[in-house]
Amino acid sequence: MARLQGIRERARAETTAAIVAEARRQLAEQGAAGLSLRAVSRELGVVSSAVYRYVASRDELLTLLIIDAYDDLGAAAEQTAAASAGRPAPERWVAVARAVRAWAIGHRHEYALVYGSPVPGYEAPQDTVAPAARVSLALIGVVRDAAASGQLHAPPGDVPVALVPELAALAEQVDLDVAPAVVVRTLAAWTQLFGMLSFELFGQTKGAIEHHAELFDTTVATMAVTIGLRPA
Amino acid sequence: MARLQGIRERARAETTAAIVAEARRQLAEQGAAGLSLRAVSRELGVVSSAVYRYVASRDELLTLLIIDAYDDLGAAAEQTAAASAGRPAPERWVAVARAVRAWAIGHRHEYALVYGSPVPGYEAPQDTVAPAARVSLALIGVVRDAAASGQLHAPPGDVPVALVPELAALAEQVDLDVAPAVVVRTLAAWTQLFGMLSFELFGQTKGAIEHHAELFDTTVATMAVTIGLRPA
DNA sequence: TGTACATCAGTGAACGCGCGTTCACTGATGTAC
DNA sequence: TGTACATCAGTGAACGCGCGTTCACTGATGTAC
Repeated sequence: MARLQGIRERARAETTAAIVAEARRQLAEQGAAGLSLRAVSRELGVVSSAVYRYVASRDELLTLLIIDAYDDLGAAAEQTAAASAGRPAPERWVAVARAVRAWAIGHRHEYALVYGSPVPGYEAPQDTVAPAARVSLALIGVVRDAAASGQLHAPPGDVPVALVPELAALAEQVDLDVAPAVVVRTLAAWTQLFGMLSFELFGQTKGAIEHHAELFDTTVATMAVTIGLRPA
Repeated sequence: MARLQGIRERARAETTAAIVAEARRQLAEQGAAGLSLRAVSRELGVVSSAVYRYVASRDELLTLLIIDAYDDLGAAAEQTAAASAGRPAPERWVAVARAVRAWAIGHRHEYALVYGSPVPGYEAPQDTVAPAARVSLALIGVVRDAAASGQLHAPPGDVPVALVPELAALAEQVDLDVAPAVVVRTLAAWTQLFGMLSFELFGQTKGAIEHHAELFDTTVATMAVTIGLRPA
């Protein structure tokens, strides 16, 4: 009964996992555009229509991959943040940023899938929102901890009044109790981080920059200063 | 003779232009993935093979569009830089950044084409390099002018030694005679700018940020300060 | 415990779609004498 | 200036490809009595 049902359910879960795993492999190899249900089924040694027992459509499979990617990246960032707890704030910021970069470089196509141009005709469902937020929350956590331990020194900021309510709402939403100027700078650092990675990974710096790692480190350290992170 | 040859040549140029124009229209509507030679020929009221008289392949058409996009954006940035010549450096920086944003918003798919995830299987040829550099050079020009007019105050910077030669080479390449720390920060501002735009245009800030324009302006102004731009 | 029945994973064929690219051709347009 | 020839734009048919998705089916596996 429960056990036997369990068997079927487990088989089902395993097959679904195999499908997603194969899809991820193809994504990693050829990018999102090259991902097809037929190719997945082919590789799994199964007729193409069989896949539809497990996945409603190509878009649903894409969604699963997107969630996977966000979760994977989010976990990496969270781990680094946790592992560096207690260390000086700027150091932690750099560490988490590095973890993000390491993940991005190791998962170029996954990175492109979630941070590149949107897949045409695909609308990301709500299920992706929470996983997507994980990296950002890990970064924000570093700022929050810094504020709590006196390692945050708000810069002399003049934020336009029009922005203040929105920034306050945003800060509250992520449980961050800092000056609006710090919120702006954290946002700036956030976009900065991913801007660098996109340029590096999408080839925009080709021919111009060689030592990406070093440049990344310095830039990210500068951003920490700009946010106002300073060791106690 | 020359005139008559000219007639044929002109017809040729016009048809080619019509093809590119129609391709651009389709790009703007559905993005790069939705661009097909067949659709272009259909819209032009011509049999699909006819297009091959003017364009060698789909990839070549893509290249033309990429060059067009870079040139269009580059021209917008250059114009703004030129129009603001003589004004205070931070103001100019913001003005050019705004021009870039305005272009990006008005040309979302073109933006995605050149700054989004690379088109799989497509390798950008050398012809795109120079047009691609135009925006960057316009931004750098503002920094150069600032340096020349005493509006650049290099921040107390500690750039890793390993980076110095590369930064020096890079600066020389774009005829920028400033401290390594300024180069780093200019690069940072550059990636920052496009990072913000990508996040805004690719929907990464959906639900989190409403007042994009205001946030953009403040952030970009902050970046100007970080670079070291200050009115004389 | 053994059997009749229900569930469900996987099959195979098909529909309808659109794409990039090639090739031999026709007929108009420009060219050279 | 008028005519024979060359150039070249556009045609139409075809090749070969792969895709997403549907549907009626078979046969194995689990389930309830």
